[in-house]
Amino acid sequence: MSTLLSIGEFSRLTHLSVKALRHYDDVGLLQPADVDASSGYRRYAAAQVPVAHVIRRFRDLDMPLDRIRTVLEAPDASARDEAIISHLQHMESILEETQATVASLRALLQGGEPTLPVEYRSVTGLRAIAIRGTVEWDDTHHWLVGALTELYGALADRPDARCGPDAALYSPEFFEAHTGEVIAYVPVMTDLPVTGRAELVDIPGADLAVILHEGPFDDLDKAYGALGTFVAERAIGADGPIREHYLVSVADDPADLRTEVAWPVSVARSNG
Amino acid sequence: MSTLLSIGEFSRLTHLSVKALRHYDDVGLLQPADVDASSGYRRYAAAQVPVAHVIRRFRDLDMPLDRIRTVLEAPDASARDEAIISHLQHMESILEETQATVASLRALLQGGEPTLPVEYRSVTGLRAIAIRGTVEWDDTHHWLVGALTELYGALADRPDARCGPDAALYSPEFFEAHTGEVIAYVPVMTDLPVTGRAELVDIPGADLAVILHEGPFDDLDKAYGALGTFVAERAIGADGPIREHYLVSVADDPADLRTEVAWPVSVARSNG
DNA sequence: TTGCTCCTCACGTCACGTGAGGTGGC
DNA sequence: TTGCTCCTCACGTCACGTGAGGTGGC
Repeated sequence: MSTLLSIGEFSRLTHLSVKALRHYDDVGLLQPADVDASSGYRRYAAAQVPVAHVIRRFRDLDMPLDRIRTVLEAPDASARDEAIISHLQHMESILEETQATVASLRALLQGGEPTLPVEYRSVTGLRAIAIRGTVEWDDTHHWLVGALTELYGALADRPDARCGPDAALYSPEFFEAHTGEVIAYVPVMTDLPVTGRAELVDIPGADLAVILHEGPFDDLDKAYGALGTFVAERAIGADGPIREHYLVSVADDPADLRTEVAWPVSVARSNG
Repeated sequence: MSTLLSIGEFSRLTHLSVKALRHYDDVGLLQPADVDASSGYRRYAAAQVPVAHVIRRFRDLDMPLDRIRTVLEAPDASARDEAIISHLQHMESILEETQATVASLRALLQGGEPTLPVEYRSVTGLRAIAIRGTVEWDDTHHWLVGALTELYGALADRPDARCGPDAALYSPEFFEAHTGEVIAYVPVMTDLPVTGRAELVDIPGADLAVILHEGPFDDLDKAYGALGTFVAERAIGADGPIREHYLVSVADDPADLRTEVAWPVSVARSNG
């Protein structure tokens, strides 16, 4: 003999709007305990109030409805907790990024940031162990950490094989469509046995214009702006992917990162 | 003789997608320095790169495009700074709310929270100074602080006139549509001169079921759930707005708040 | 000349909000 | 019986993303 509540009453008890409640019914996130067959009136059980409260908090945290449903449908408490903890960690990283963005914005608006120096560099072809993939913009850091970690596995037996810093190639589509091919690689002196996603590749030689960026990746656009403007003003741009060299591991504290951005250019050899 | 960049180049220098850049052109947020009359090709000036970087950061902070345009079009630096600072303060309050929500979610999921006691109370009609308005859900706290502050002004000359805590009435539509009538009021012993939005009103007497909520307003839904369930189970609900009594000023630290939620009920007088 | 870049519609996405127009319950 | 609550479409919003189908520049 559970107490049934109209949608309006349930709205007042849960602080969810009537429109939101109907939407949650439509998508199967929170279905009323009973629906009158003839009138279509929704009737909610008083016992559904706590679930609604949880949904409201997840929405306040911007969790998508699909993921909330997954969390609520988790078969056991541990699976549910895992999903929740994973989202909370996500939120915490968002908070950190927000604070970094605010600081970066202030710096930009105050102006007076020195222009970073650009260096020309000719690099020869390289042999490397690599993982390639089609990567979504917002997922890049996560993907990169995963790919490089997997490559470290192939290097575990041969620590001396490495002959350069972690690096990656980024296709034009990656920047222009915010999804595109990325190749994470570690240069090696000699071929190694590889498993999983790893493969052996040749990284072609190139003439590059290079700039060094220190700090978090969110600010990398500053380096790209300075470097790309430099290249465009001199009309020396050449085809080919943009390279990034991670002089400090991408898994380190963002504030400590040191990243080279390398832009393919065509320059007379005599200038190099 | 400024350097002009194609939309693809500009995308790589700014880390904004081509689709986003076209959208910003369409809505007039960031228009290319030049558009080819015959082909429609967009050409961006290298000097537009810093503006694009600023836009990207504001978008990372979820600032709406309209507001970004307002900020960028601000006639003088001080107006611009004011708009920026106001948004940064908004962001900071969002951060605080997020952390509070995470804590509240954890508490909800761990369960075991004691049910708050419900008290019956019969109140007589009151005279009050009040401000009424149609309020949007997300704007409620801001509106309430503003309205009560304005009412304090009318009380400034007659500090003894007050005869009860700050309070407000909330219409059903306010909960169900997340926008609706709210009346903020302060009970007074005698009529006072009022100006601006303030007016003198009669708050009718009523039989109420009352619950005390301690802590931030984001958690008020817990009190509403407990109180509304109590009322529904006994089928004693009556028409009329829901009242909140602010025993601690709404402008205080959220953690210190003490708020009574009062639900209109119909009970035999003999039960009171 | 090829193909790569760029173009403009038109429609989709997500989580609802906004009416319109109509029926049911106390 | 009134009017208040609830119902279901259908479409709008915001900031783009996703193709389709087609043209222009090196």
